[in-house]
Formats: sequence, structure tokens, C-alpha cells
Amino acid sequence: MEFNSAAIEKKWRSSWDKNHIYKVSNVSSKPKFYVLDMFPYPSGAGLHVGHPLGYIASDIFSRYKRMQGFEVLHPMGFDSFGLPAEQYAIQTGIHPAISTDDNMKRYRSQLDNIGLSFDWDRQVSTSDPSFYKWTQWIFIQLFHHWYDLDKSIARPIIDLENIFSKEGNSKVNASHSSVANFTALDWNTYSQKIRSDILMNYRLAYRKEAFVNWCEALGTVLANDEIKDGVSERGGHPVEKKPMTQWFLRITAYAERLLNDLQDVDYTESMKIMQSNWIGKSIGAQVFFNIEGHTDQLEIYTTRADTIFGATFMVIAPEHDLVKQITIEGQRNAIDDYLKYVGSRSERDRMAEVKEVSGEFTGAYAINPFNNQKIPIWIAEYVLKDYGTGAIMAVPADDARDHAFAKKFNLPIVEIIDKSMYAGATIEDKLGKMINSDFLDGMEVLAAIDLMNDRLEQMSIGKKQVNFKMRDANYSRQRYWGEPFPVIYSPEGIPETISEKELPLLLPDLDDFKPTTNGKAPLSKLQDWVNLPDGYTRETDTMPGFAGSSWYFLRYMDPNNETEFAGKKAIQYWQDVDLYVGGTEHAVGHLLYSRFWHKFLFDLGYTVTKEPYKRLLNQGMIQGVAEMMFMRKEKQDDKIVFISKEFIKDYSEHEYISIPIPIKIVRDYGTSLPYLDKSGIIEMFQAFPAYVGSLFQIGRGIVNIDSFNERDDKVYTKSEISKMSKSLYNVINPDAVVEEYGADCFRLFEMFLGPFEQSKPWDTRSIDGVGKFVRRLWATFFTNGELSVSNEPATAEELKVLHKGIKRITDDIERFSFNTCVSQFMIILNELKSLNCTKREILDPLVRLVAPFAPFISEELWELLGHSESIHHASYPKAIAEYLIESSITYPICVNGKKRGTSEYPADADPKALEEMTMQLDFVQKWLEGKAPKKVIVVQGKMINIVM
RNA sequence: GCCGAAGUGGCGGAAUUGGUAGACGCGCUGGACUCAAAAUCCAGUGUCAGCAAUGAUGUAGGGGUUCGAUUCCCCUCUUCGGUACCA
Repeated sequence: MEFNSAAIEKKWRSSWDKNHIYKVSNVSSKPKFYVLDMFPYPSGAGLHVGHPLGYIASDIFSRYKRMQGFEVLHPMGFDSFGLPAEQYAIQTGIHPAISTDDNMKRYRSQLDNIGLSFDWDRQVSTSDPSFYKWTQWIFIQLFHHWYDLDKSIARPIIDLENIFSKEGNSKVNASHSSVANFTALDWNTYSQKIRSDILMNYRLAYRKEAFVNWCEALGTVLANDEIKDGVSERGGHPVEKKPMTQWFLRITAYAERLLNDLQDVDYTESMKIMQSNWIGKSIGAQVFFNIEGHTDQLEIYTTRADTIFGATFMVIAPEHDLVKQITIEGQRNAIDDYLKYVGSRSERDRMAEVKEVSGEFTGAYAINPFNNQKIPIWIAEYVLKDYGTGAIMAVPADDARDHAFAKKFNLPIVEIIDKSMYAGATIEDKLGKMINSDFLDGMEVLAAIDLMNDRLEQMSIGKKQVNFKMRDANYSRQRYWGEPFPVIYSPEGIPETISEKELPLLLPDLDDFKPTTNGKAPLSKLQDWVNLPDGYTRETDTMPGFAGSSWYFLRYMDPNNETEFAGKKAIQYWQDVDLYVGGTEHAVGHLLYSRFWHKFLFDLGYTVTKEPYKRLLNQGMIQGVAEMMFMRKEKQDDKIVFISKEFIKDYSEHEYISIPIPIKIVRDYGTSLPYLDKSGIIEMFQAFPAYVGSLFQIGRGIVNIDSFNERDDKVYTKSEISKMSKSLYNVINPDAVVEEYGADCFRLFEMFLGPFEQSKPWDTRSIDGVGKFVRRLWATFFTNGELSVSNEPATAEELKVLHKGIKRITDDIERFSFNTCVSQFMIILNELKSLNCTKREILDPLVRLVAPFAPFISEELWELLGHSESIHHASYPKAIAEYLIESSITYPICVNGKKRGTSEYPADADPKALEEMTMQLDFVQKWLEGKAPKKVIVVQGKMINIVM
């Protein structure tokens, strides 16, 4: 029988589909196992060969676990709200709902093509009203809760109102925005509007005015992790800071738990470090300084209270509230000029000139509470409004940035730490002895910090404080294609959530998706929808991309539930995700948000585990080879003629090159840098007028093109390993590979490419080897075209090959080393081939061993072996220990790195002989003297006993 | 700058806990089959010397611990990823 992968795939795809073979039950006596993939955004470009890497790996693991007798939840869905569909709609007028629906269908068929064992009955998509109903519902819960720092739990906002009406807010230890103290009496006289404003400072979903990342081109606010290199991640548009009233989620309330609970989860160490850096906990103190001639105090934050005697100036952020009040008349113009300068700078400018120091003196002075010295107060860009208190005491002797500032503006530098006894200690190391510091003199830095913190509290001019780098998450987008907020505003401007019965609040239809010019969301155009009876109006912003993805993994547990986001029983059974597979690019964004939401729902009693994901694995990226061309210009007299502004980039001291742009060539996957003919090159480059008439360098050698005159401008090409992206013309569609080589081969090959967690370029040069393996596996079952599997009992040697293979492959699956699994399959097959083994006793378990990796061919072979049940419900083979033991082992003895002979030794030595290890020195000595040992005992490659 | 990961043949990569470095695959060389090609099969393949047996050398570079180091420690270099004035 000929091996025909296409026919086999077609046959089993429809059979599996018809029999719902991957349907998962919520009522099972089996132990559960939840394997989750990060669901994709269904982009117009479709899947490329990089996406399935993680899906195939998780699929192998799911199939493996299923065959081991677990009830395996392995679902897939779509993160279907988002900017690209909206951009596409603006360009084409096609409704995002329609284009995303098309894309999802395309993704689904591409995924099915690879033979992934998803339970499609559980598919979710975040833009589906039955899904976003619950995204809105969770938002309502967040709005109605506050975070009690004493009890470390989210509590209903009603509790807080009760506390306020009985004792005011001074005793409440809550995660909150800045708010003045008030008494119970005050509270009870406050109007509804004032109460609402106060409660806003405590809610976990709240509104505030803040400087946000505004992207004019996209007409929306972006989160920090949606910005790359000062421009928007999507589209690369410039981003500026702008004050706006926005919705926020108080993720900072959970900062401590998000940090601590990292201890309990199985993520890679680098992933944990990335998350803790992002959370950025620092322990320090806030200190109040009196300001000369003012009643207001200046509140600063420092981790180094010990350095106060070296504080020769203060710096506050340009946006700081005190700037206007304290600036003296003589400095007003200078300060205004500086503020104007700061305001004019985009994010990109700021990032480009980090090393440049700038600032201005306010003319005001703070008073050092310990020696009453006057300390000038400056404003400068390098102090950030949003971190700490937005103000610092500058210690130029012990802080690099303060030092640079002092140098530039000629401010005094007072040495306060003697590091002479610590060679090589840097400014950042908390090492040395205090000097010039009054009562701290002679103390070690760490002790001085402690003493100072205590002293500040005794004198009531400061207190210990913990700060986090992480900011609250901006939750508003001025876009159309997202979840509408379930929020309305009273005529007085008090926000209220709509009743849960009204959910889902459907996203209304719209014809024109363009953002408005006044910063309002597209939904504001729908006056009928916005305006409600009695002067009420609707919120017109929508939720950001991370809203739906923050909880989707819970919906898979019970996707069709209409009364709850997931039923209690379903959550009780599935609990949490046992294995989460996805890319590192979500290390801080999605993973932190979803951990936060999960913890919030845990506090409310809806989820049963502290953490959503037990184990997290990150796949490497599959990169593409991008063929780029760029132009090079010698730097002449600093006068550079730009071809086009965007294309030029400073490359080095001596030359400028244009930003490489992709060569548009349609080429088959797998071919390496093509040797193009001249006419092809000319055609390509003529697409870019700037490049006509230039010298080209193609691949390794310079190609002079006769028809081109050499000029000062030179065009080169190079191939670059980079992301697979539509804009680079290097996207490879898995469908094409499946069509040529078959799905099983594609799956095996993706795994064989290299270690799962490593990034690697797509290179099909070695795919033939895997293809050969698949054909050889098939051929093992046939002789002269006839199925021939013998029922004879297998020999010990054959069993040993099989069971050693089972052992190694099982171990490798557990540690996610799939590339070595594929190698092991090839080894087993080679060895069976050389033993000429075609016995059922060997081949039956072999097929089951291969099944998770190559589901189609193994299902077909399984049927040929006479089984009526699907192989994917068969049991996974177990290695039998007695076949794993070596009867003897050949082992060379090395002395001083020199091989001294090879011998065969019994492997059944008593492990107790390990005590004899100390004999080894003795042994080597004698060997060197020319006396050979009688016997050397080696177990598992370790020499454990020597008999002389 | 800071944090993290990595560096092994012509290439992708193995070596699970310190124990024969280069498994497995690609590529290459030779052979079988064929009129021929493809496919398939067999053999060889780190480098240097040698007809060969064999010897020397070898895991980015330098040093250390060890009977023994790709693996552990210190220094240097390179590449990739994350981050960006966080007080």
C-alpha cells in the first residue's frame, strides 16, 4: 500500500470531526489536566509557521496526557477585539465583525489542517456578546470593590461607605489614590457627587485624570506596553503625553501578592525576574521638608534616607503641583520657558536624549530638618511625576543622575560616604562608612539607613514606605472595536454601572469607524445611543485589548453558561491551568493582568486557586529571513542629502544608511537568498525611485549592473533574520508546507527544528529527513506492498530497543524536549530496521508512542493493526524496567585525561560500594605505576568500585 | 547603562546529576540498483599528521577546582532578548 498523507489526513480529519473525538466532559471521574495555549488575535495575514510551534507542542502534551488517562481540557479561541480590525475597517469600510469572522474561519481551518486536538465546542471569542457580557460583569465587580491592605483582600464598596459614615477615612488602610482626610461628620454632610468622587479614589476600577500616552494618528490612548521605542507598537505612530480623564484598574493594590505568589508557580526564572522587575518593589521612606516662606511641605521619596546630609538640592517633576506656588517672581519666566520646552517634547525625543540633562531653578528653598540648611528646589525632566512623590532630594555625591545635574548647573557636591575600604564598590552598592553626616558619622550605610528611618518617624517628619514601579492600568480606549463600558453618567456627572440584568451591553453598529478629532471615541457619534432619559449619558470609551484576554481561560471551563461566567462545579473540577504555553512577549502585560483578575475573582470566591497558571512555558520565535535593501552614504561635511526622511538612520560615526526596506519578492518557502537575475533586480529597485541608477551588492559579491551608473549613493542588499511579518514579505503559510509534506511531517519538523524555548529561523533544508522518517515508519508495516506484521513474540533485544525508547521519550516529553523525542523515534526505527523487526508486540506500542506527535499516520496504522477504537483513546505505553538494565557496560578508563584502555564490566554492582569511592585516588596512583586493576565496577557510567 | 539567556563540526542541534564530546538529522564523498535520472539502500564524514593501525588536538578566549569539565567557579569578548532617568 502506498503512503498517501493527503488521503489519510482527509479521512481522519472528517472522522474525528464527525465522532467528536476530542470532546471534553466537565463530569469525569478521571483526574483533570488543563493545557492552555495563548489564543491568537485573528489577523488578516493568517497563521504563519511560527504560530503553530506552541500549538503543536501543547497538542503533543495534551495527547500524551489524554493517553495516560487524564481528562484533558485543551481549548482554543480568539482574541478578536482589537485595533487592526478597526484600522482595516477605516480603510475598507468592512465592518470589523465581518472581517474578524472571516479571519477566525481561516485560522480555524489552518489549525485543523495541522491536526490539533482542540475541543472546538468550547471555542470562545472575546468579541462575542455572550463572552464580553462577562468581561463587562467583571468590570462591574471591580467598580464595586476596594482593596483592604490590612486584610489583603478585595471588599465590597458598601463596607467602605459604612466605615466612612462611622469613622471617616483616617483609619482606613486601603489601596487608594491621593485623598484628603475627612471625619464621619464630614462624610455625612457630603453631597452624592462629592461622595462619589471620594469613593473613586478607592474603587478597583476608577476614573482619574492622568497623563496618558496619546497617539494622535490612532486617535486613542495606549498602555505602556503598547508603546515600543516611543512610538505605537501598531503602526509606529508618534505618542505624546496628554492629560485626560480615563478609566483605570487598580492593579497596584495587588502588587505585593503578584510579587510574592511568584514563589508558588512554575515559571522560568527569567520570566519571574521580568515580572518582579516590572512590579519593581522598593523599600524606602517619605520625608517632609519645610519650604522657606510657605506653609506647604515638600514630600519626597528616597531609599537612602542616610544620605540626607549630602542633599545639596531638591528636584521636583515639572508637572508637580507645587511648581506654580513656590516659583519666585524672578524665576517665573525661566520656569515657564522650561515647562513649555518639556511640553513640546514627544516621548521619542525624551528617549533619544536620556543623557542630556535639563532643568530650572524655582528660586525656592527647602530646609534640611537636621541642620536647618537651605536647599534650593529645582525642577527637572528626570524626576517623574508618577513615581514615588514626584520629588526627590538630590545627593550628587551618591547618585549618578544627581551628579550629572550638579555638574551641569554648578551645584555643590558634598561627599558623605567613604568607600575607600571597599575596592571597586560603585555608587549603587550600599557599602561604605558615613562621613560629613553629623550623628551618622562612622556608621555603615545599611545601619545608617535603618537609624535614619527610625529617626524620621520619631521626629514625625517622615515614615517608611514601600513603592512600586508598576502603575495602575489605563483601561480606556477611544476606539470602536472593543467592549463597551457598562457605565452611565447622571446629569451631575456621577458614574453608575448598569444593572447586571442589562448585560451584555451590546456594541452598537456604526458606519464610520474613524476616530473623532476632539479625542472622543467613535461611539460618541451615536447620539441616540449615548443620550438616555432624565439627562443620563453613556460612557463612549471602550475597553482595551487586554480586557477579554485577562480571564478567557476561565470561560473555557464552562463556555456556554448563560447565568455565570463559569459554573461553580466546572471551576471546582478544572481549578486552574496546569500548563500554559505561549510567547515571552506577554511576560509583563497579559500575564500580570490575568493574574490580577484571577486573584480578584479569588477574593470574591469565584475561583478556587490563588494563581491561574501552575506551569508556564515560553516557546521561542520562529524567525523569517528578510531580504532587505538599503542605501549607504558617506558622511561628508556633515551635509547629508536625505533620500526620504524616514529612511535615514545614523548607523555609525562614519556613515549613514537608510533603514533597510524589504525587497518584494515572491518566493517559495525554503529557498535561501536567491540569486536573482539582473532584470529581476532592476525591476525590484525601480519600485523605489530613490534607488534607480545605483551600485548594488547582492548576497556575497558586488554585482555591477551595466545599465546603472555608479554614483555616490550605493544600494546594498542583505538578508536578515527577523520576525515573520507581512510587511517584510517573509511570511510562510503552514498550509503550503502541509500540502507538500503532510501534516505529520510538518508537526515533527517544527519540533525537530531545535529546543522549544529557543528562537530559530525557519529553514526547511532539513525537512526531508523528517519526511523520510514518516515514510520509513509506514514502510516498516509493509513488505512488497502488503501489510505484514508478525505475531511472533519479540526477542529480548527488540524489547530492549523499544523500552529504552519509551523511557527516553517519556522523560523528554515531561521536560518539553521535543526535538530529542523526534531523534529518539529515528533511532528506534533505525535499530528495529537493523534487527529486521516487524513484530506486533513491538510495533503496536511504537505506534502509540508516536501518536501524540504524528496523529494522522498513527491513527491509520492503528486501524491497520486491527483496532476499532481511535488510537487517541488508547493507552500510552509504559517502559518495563527489566528491559532497561544493561547486562554489562563498556567503559574506558582515563587517567590524567589519557585513555588507558577499554573493558567490559558487570553492571550489577552493589550500590553500597559507593563508600569505596575514596579508593579512586589510590587506584590512579597504582595505575600510573603500571599495575592494572583486576576489576573496575561501573554503574550507569559512574566508576564506583575498583578491585586491584 | 541595568537585568536575563546563550556561544559545541560546513549547517540545525545532542550529551538527563561532572564520566567515551559531536547522538539524530541536513549537507558532502564514495558505492549498490538503473540505459539514465529521481527515489531507496549501504559505507564514510570535527581538525591536523598517516596507506593504515594510530597519535595529537578540539565545546568563544584566558585562568581555576577535580583522577576527570561542554557541564562547577573567576575574568574577558561576542550575539540575542527584556528594560529604560523608578530616586
